[in-house]
Amino acid sequence: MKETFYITTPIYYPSGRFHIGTAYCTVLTDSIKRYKELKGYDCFMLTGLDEHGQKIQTVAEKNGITPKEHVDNMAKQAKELWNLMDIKYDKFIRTTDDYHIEAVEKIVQKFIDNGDIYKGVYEDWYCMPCENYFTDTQLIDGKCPDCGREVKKMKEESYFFNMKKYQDWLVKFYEENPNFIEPESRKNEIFNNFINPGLEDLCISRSSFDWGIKMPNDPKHVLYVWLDALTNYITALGYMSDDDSLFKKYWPADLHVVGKEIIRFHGIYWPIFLHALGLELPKKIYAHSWIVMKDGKMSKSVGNVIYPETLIERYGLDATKYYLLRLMSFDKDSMFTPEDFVERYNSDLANDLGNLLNRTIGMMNKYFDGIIPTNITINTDFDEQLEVFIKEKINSFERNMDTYHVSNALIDLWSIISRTNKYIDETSPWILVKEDTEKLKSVMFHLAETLRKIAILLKPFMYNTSISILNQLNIDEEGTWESLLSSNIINENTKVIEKGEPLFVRLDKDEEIEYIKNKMKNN
RNA sequence: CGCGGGAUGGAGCAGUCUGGCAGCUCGUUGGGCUCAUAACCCAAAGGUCGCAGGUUCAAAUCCUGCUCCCGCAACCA
Repeated sequence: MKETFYITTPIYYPSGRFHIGTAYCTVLTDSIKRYKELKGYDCFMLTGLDEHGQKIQTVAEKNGITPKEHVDNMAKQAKELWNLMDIKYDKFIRTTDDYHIEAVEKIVQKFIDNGDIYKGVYEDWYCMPCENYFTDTQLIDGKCPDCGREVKKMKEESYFFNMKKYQDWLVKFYEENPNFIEPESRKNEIFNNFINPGLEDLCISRSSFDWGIKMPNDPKHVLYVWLDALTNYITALGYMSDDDSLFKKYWPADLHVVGKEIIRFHGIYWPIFLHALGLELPKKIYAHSWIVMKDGKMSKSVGNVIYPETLIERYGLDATKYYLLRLMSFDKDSMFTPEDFVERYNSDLANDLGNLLNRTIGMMNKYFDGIIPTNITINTDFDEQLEVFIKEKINSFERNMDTYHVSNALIDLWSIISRTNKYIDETSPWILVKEDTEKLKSVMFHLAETLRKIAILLKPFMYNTSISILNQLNIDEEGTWESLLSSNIINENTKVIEKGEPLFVRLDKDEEIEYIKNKMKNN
């Protein structure tokens, strides 16, 4: 039986249009899943929406529709976007789904039965226009940190989850699992700010709005965000339902990919909820950082927001995905600029990768009527060095992917592409054609073979490009990790396409930078 | 003294955990090649690795202090 790999995105909060950061998070998750599939795992990827809460209710009212109508629209938008981006999710959960609501009610009941939940009073500074509570420390000069207006001390009867009870257990858990959260800095952050000073109990209900799951036996309260949202990772698999076969098969999750802004909830409340339910904990939580702009955070008023559709429509899905995955560092915010996007497109995709395929196809046709030589009689030093280099880089690629350093893995992959371009220059096939046909055969075989490997390595990130490379070479390839390590996959008399089709057409730099900038301003 | 992070050639980054010649991409300059998408390959210029001290045979990396920038600060995801 295959080993399983369960990976999740956060459930996104659909209060507005999905931006490039959301797209990045989903693409990252999807790529890791596809990599694991390549390695032969039985994978399950979950994504979805967190559809309850006051903000949804407010936005819906503003648009003159019901909250349900609003989230239906947003769910449709999300699915369209993931479809456009060819995201291979296995399940799309909505927290308004019946099975989720039922399971959450049971979970809450279980907590109540366990004595984990009690009724208390939530009191803090409240900003009326923002409809939001703030703590003392959040206030700026005693005013609302969001809008700068006056805040009032407000009280609300609420239910609380007894986090304090689990403090010691949580600390011990982290001692035993120091790599539970990555990057480490994020763990330090929640320890220093929340765990070490002592956990406070979590307010889990509100009575000031009603768009949410009702508290059992006290329906004027609705569950507030986290208990509803975090549990999606298990309710999606059928936990607490009649059919929990998926849950039995895939839980515990191997990886929760989340944004750094919600690591606190995944690093503290989620483990405690699971522990309180007597369930196993996920293996790892990876908190990715943010895409930022030259002038700081993305913001509509500054006019620096970029949406994934803008890039995909004009430059294609694979280019967009490559850019995002290559751009983002493992643990730091990374900066999006139109200049960087266009330069990377031209140099990495058009010049290095696209041109490598194109020149190979060209030579194959010119020198061997398009037939990839397979009866190789010699292996030169150049051939040998290339092989060794590629083997090393594949190892490094694997190490990076296994630790979810996707950007670094792409750097490894591109170093193979560069090295192969260099290999063409050092072997000079245009001279060999006049002097040494046997060596030429070896070179052309190595080029086809290397491109085959490149195509397999690209598959998790740039599926269409991967397929296009194999199609143009006319190589029949199932694209598994095993075939990557083999070197006798190419059949005799394989004939490549007669006229290569550019994978990526070079962009006019100034024109495209201008185009992207305009799109950003006019969003 | 709230917390975490960052500061590395013109730009963007890796390297810091585990000390050992400062590396990558882009850009610039010069050269090569002609299979290819005016692409590719080679070479050069360019950095006292934020500042000041300390440990060490040896510090971008470890320790101390400081400066500037970013983010977080428990109920807005």
